Order: sequence, then structure tokens, then C-alpha cells
Amino acid sequence: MPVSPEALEAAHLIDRLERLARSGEQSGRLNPAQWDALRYLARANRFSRTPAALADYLASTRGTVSRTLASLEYKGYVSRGPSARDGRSVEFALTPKAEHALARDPLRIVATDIEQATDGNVAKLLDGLRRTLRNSIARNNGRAFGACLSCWHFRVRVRLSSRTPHHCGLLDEPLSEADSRTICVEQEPAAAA
Amino acid sequence: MPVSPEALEAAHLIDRLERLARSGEQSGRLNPAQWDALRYLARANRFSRTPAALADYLASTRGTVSRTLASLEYKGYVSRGPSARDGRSVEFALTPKAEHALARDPLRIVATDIEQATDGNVAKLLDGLRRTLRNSIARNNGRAFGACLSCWHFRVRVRLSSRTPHHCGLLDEPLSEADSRTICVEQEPAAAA
DNA sequence: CGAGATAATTGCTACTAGCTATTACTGCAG
DNA sequence: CTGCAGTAATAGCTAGTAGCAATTATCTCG
Repeated sequence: MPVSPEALEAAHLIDRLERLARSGEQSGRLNPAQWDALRYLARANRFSRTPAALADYLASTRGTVSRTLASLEYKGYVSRGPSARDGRSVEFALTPKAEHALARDPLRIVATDIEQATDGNVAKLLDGLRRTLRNSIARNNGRAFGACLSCWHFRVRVRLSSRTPHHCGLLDEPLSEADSRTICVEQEPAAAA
Repeated sequence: MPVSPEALEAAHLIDRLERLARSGEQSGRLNPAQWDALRYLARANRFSRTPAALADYLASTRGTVSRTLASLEYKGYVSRGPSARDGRSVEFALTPKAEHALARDPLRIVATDIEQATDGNVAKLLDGLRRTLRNSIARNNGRAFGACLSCWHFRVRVRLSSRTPHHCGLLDEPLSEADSRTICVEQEPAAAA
């Protein structure tokens, strides 16, 4: 398959950017996989905070993710609770310590670089990256892991004056405004890409 | 330091893109660090093919890189030779096996995604990424590792009718057209960013 | 020539990932 | 309600990996 030199260079740049960000992650006592887990939990909704979901999201295995979360729990970054939906399952939540760490997430440094590089006009870069990721995911496994807002099962403003005005048609659950921006394992894009 | 949500999302997307590419790398018998080494050697000029240079480029340690290269050598992807410039140093070259592997580099898949996502108009995305990486590198360690073409020491067309018309003022070496596009450890950007 | 710096490698240690059981629970069929 | 195939999570085992520190060979400068 032919690839233009420009596209290839862009791929190289993404690779290098990520590597630089990763080297910043080493400074704490969290490894890259652990950072990824924290970031995921910070954005995932309450139906998607299980080891299995995280494993799917990270394209990793359940055994590995199990240990990652165990390590995070041991260090006090996450807490574990039983799932109300499935007795075999567990659900994780971030602790204040994790919130504090995320406020100093090395990824933020890349974000500031992006902001500077685009003079505050991030939209175009963001759009290109979004489309690219969508393509990549589509070819890899089809798991989108998008936000509820853009999901096929998302019903807008079903209960107008409620704190949870929206609704998930798949899980049959009320959703708040904040919920609608969280990542969900069940997400299926609403419209064709 | 405040960061816009858009910039942060862009950083997240880069992280995820890279992770997907990385999962593709597992399929062969080369790990991510080994892929990075091959990619580097494919683009580095003949003054920059040492373990130390690679370690700087990857922001890794020399010990680690030494093993990475040893493993690649054992598997037949790179060959080792003494350095003409420094008796302590060694220089690595890619074998045909490596060239063959690079033709199937998983990063190319990301590149095709980028190409599709931008409808062939990669320039803008590329520009944003270039600027971002420049910022990131500048803050991290200042090692640019750019191509000779954009180097302070690069002298254009000093020998007009030669196969090596250009010249490196620092190393005092003639450079071919191809040389001028390779990555060099010594590179210092010609103009202020 | 001698001293200090540098290139590369290797021993040691700690960590990490994947594979493969193993345990506990679910949900369906009869 | 009982058994059974399927799934969630985890632990044992193994192989591979990275970083640090020590070692050897070589360079450079006085």
C-alpha cells in the first residue's frame, strides 16, 4: 500500500511526541500503563469502569490490566467496589490522590505544546487527529469507545426538568449532562462516519 | 498551567493513536523499542548511527539501547562495524531483512489513516505536529535531531557538478542530495524557531 | 605521558506482559 | 431448581525489558 512521505512523517511525529510524553511519565512512580488507566477512569462512565472494559480500551489483556489496577490500588490511586450489575465484576473509582496526580498529568505538557504550536487554534489539528483515530480504530477492531453524546443509544432530553434529562436506550439508564460526555464501552457511533 | 480542553483532547488522541500503532508492532517479533531503532537507522546519516546517538534520540539510556541493538543484531536486522572516527564507538547499518521489515512497518498503517483522514491534504496536520514536536523537544532537552537541510552548519551547493554538492561545516564533510535529508545528531536549526 | 572524560557493554535487580489455569458467578435449557 | 456453558477476574509461571552502576577501551587535553 503506497503512503505519501508527508503522511509517513506525520506518523513519525506522532510516535516521537508520544515517546517524549512517555519519558515524562517515568518521573513519578506510575508507569505508562498506569497513567493510561487513570486517564481512562477519569473519563469513563459508571458502566465502563471494569477491568474488562479497560483492557478493551487499551487493547491489552485482562491479566495485565488486572495487575495494573492492583498496583494502582496498592499505591492508593484507585478504590475497588463490587458491581451492582454483575456479581463477578468489580468497579474502580479514582481516589483524591489520583485526581491530584491527574492534575499534573505529563500529557498536559504535550497539550500545552499543542496549544502553543497552533496559536490557540487547535480545532483543525484536533479534527485531523479525530478522523485519523476513527479510521485506525475502525480497521483495528471496531471498538469506538466514544462518548454517550455521539452514541446510537443516546436519547436527548427525555426528562426535561430532571438532573438526568438524557437517557441511554441500551442500558435503560438516566444520564446527566456530565454523563453524556463520558466514555462508554457500549458506545456505537450514531451516524455513519 | 491552564490547558484548553481541545488541546488536552488532542494530546489524548495522539496517545491513543500511538497505542494502536504499538499494538500492531507486537505482531512481529520486534518490540516497540526495536522498531524505533530500525526507523531511526533508516533515516539517520552516517555520523549518527551509534548507540549513544540512538539513546539520545529515543530519550533512553545507553545500556538499554545497547541491548536493543544487540537483540536486533542477533536477529539479523542490523550489522555492526567499527567507527572510523572514534575507536571506542561502533556504527550500525540495516540489513536487507530490516529493509524488508520496514516496508511493512505498522506505522505505515497509521500513515494511511492520516492520509485518508485528511483527504490527501496532510500539510496542515503535518505543520501542526511539527511545531508541536519542536516545542516539546525544546522544553525537554533541546536536542533537535533534525535533517541536515535545516541545519546551521549546512552549506548548499558548494561543489556544483559533484555528486556531493553540499557540505557540512561542522563535520567538514561533503554531503549528497540524499545526505541532506537525513537526520543528524549534530543538527542545529538554522534559523530561530 | 598521565588524568579525566566518554563509548559501549554487562551484571544485577525490579518490573512488566502474556499465557494458562483456576475460582466465582451468570443466565439459559431442561 | 438444577446442571452447564460462558464470562469476569485473578494468580502462577515464564520470558523479556529497563534502569543503575561498574568495567573496559579509547579519546583528548595539558
